[in-house]
Amino acid sequence: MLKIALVEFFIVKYITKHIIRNDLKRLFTYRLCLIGFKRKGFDRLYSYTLGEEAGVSADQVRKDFSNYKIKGNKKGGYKIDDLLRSIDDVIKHQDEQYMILVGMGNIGRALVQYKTFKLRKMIIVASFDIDPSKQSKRFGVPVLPLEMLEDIIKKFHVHVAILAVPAISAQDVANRLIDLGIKGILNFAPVILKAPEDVIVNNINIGDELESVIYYTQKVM
Amino acid sequence: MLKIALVEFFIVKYITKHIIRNDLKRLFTYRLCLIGFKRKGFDRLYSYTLGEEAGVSADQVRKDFSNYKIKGNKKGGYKIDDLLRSIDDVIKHQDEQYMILVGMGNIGRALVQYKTFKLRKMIIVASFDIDPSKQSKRFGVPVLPLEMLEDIIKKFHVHVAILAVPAISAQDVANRLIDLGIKGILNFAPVILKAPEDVIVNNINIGDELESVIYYTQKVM
DNA sequence: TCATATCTGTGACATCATTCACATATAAAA
DNA sequence: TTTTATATGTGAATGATGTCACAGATATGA
Repeated sequence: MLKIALVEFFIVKYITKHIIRNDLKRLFTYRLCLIGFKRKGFDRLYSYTLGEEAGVSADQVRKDFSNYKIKGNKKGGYKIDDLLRSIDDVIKHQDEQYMILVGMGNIGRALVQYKTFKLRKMIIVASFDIDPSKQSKRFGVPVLPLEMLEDIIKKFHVHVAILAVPAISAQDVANRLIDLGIKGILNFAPVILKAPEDVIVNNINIGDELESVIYYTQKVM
Repeated sequence: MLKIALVEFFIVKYITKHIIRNDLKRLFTYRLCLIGFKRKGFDRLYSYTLGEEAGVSADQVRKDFSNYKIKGNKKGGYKIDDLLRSIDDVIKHQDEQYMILVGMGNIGRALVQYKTFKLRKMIIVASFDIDPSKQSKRFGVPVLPLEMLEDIIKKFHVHVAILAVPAISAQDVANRLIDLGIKGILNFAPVILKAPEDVIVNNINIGDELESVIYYTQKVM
């Protein structure tokens, strides 16, 4: 007798949509490029310069800015500082962002020490792991038991969590985080998390990303 | 006197296109879900079951399969084993994949020990770092100086590299890898790498992904 | 064995994203 | 100051991606 997976067999808590828009992602890319140009000592650039650097067409750059009501100077290009300010405005970039991290495996430990987070003032206020042996160690931030999630989330008014737990426990931990008021999850566990409408989940599946690369290299050869 | 960034100022080596197709990524997602279902003891499922789990519509699932000429059974749904075999066939999934990793910082060290890679038989044959103090240590794989890149790439016929070096040196290292015959790069450095047409670059910008999440949480509230 | 309910497979349609093309503004040069 | 070359800004056209709807196949149950 075959065992058929019917959707009815599961308690479907939530629906998740793929929500991170490409045009928004491009805004972050532009931002990155602009910071690079600024570091090289430039004050201004043109849409085609930025497009070249960001790997998109000049039309795309201008269209994106048009959609987000970001203005440049006719003929004069864009002032980098103005542009950065406009983008920061659109993406509501704030100076300091507090978050928590759950799961101190390989990925988790790397992320709590990740310098780019520090540079961009993304501050992990605490990390969590069920393994008591990890709790004794310190990795720049305290490693706490999951029982303390509520305390920390409430104390620091955290709305964003990074999830780096094994696949098997990811949905359970996510549910717990959502119950405690977390509204955004960056998920590194190789599962598609389910979450309610008002919670954004961004799934990063490193294994899949690598396999995509492998796929294309095989295609070329 | 303003300094304007003109595209002519740079030696534009290559053009990179954003190439990883969404429908292919979904194939990987389906694969992941199917393995999950199988582990739970199921033999068969329907397009809407898989869609629900993968976070897409049933139509989308069927359309994807249709596009890749993957067949199911009218009314009877899909046999999980058949489906997995078909998908593996499309993505040219091979049992063992050899690759190298450059940059043994936080992310690099995490990735050489990343269990999902091991599970999926993605094997990092060697890692590289300019820092001699890291070369003395062992993290499951040998840490070698960059001078040995050519030896290893030739010896193991490696075509895929994971790049986890600082942003500032990412393009230089990438150029070097490409010169040595690397055809696919999974890049964790927060820059948009330029590469020739026949080299696939998959950029994972963890900072941007996190900032996207933050953006949406602020929008909701 | 036959009837039927229901799930697949895929064109037709709709929506979303990107490119094109040109009117408009203006920085820079004369 | 005037001219001109050139970059922006944005509707319109094109192309890609996802949804709908239904014909056709068949597993299931009577």
